[in-house]
Amino acid sequence: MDEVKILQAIAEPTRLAIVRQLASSGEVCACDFSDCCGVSQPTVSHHLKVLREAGVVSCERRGTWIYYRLEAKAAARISALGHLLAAGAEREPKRVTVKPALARS
Amino acid sequence: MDEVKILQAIAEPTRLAIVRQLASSGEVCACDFSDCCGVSQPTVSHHLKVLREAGVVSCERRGTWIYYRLEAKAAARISALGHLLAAGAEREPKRVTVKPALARS
DNA sequence: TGAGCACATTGACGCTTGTCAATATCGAGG
DNA sequence: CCTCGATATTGACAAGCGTCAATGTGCTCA
Repeated sequence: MDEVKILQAIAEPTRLAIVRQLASSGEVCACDFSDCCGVSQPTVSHHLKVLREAGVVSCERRGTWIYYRLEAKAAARISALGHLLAAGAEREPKRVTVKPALARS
Repeated sequence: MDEVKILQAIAEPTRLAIVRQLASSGEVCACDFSDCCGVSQPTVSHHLKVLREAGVVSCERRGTWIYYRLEAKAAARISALGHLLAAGAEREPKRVTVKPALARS
């Protein structure tokens, strides 16, 4: 829900790797993350929990395995923020702020 | 430069507020952040440093004041990541991973 | 040169975070 | 029921982070 929470969730090397793999595969079994990330199984599980609670990923149990995928809503949030920043970076400065203020004294 | 560094820089309430204000104003004097963020001046200065070192913002001195603006390159990175995630979230699962593996034994 | 403002740096504090070993839970299959 | 493999949880630890008071630096103007 919170935008900062989503960003915090993504702003970590292991978790970003997880999210990237999800983006490219669409769906990934939890057991396949341990290999790609170079951390222990409990650590992967911990990171997946953080991503889940931030609403970045969702999971579905199929037998013994649990499959993760990206949550569209969170992806849309990041995308929107990206647009906002990119637009703001190109903007011609308002230049209102040449400090005409202080004019009081 | 580093993508994670950029995300880490943005993934904090005060710094996200700073970045948002920059996106909407195009250019902001450092002294105008203390008001909007509800933290002390040294704290604002610290956050601006983090954003600077992550390449998210750049600054230019004009007399006594220092003006900050968004760095287009970092904004483009976030935007691209947003696209990537949004595309990955819509993707139809590859379903390659129905665990045909393990087929070894 | 000296006063005053804008901004940065330092040092210290409590809190959060990433990590792993150990252990628990949960489904499937015998 | 019992065992086994896949995930999750717990507990503990070091390291990093956000915050502020105090102090330093750099600029302007008189």
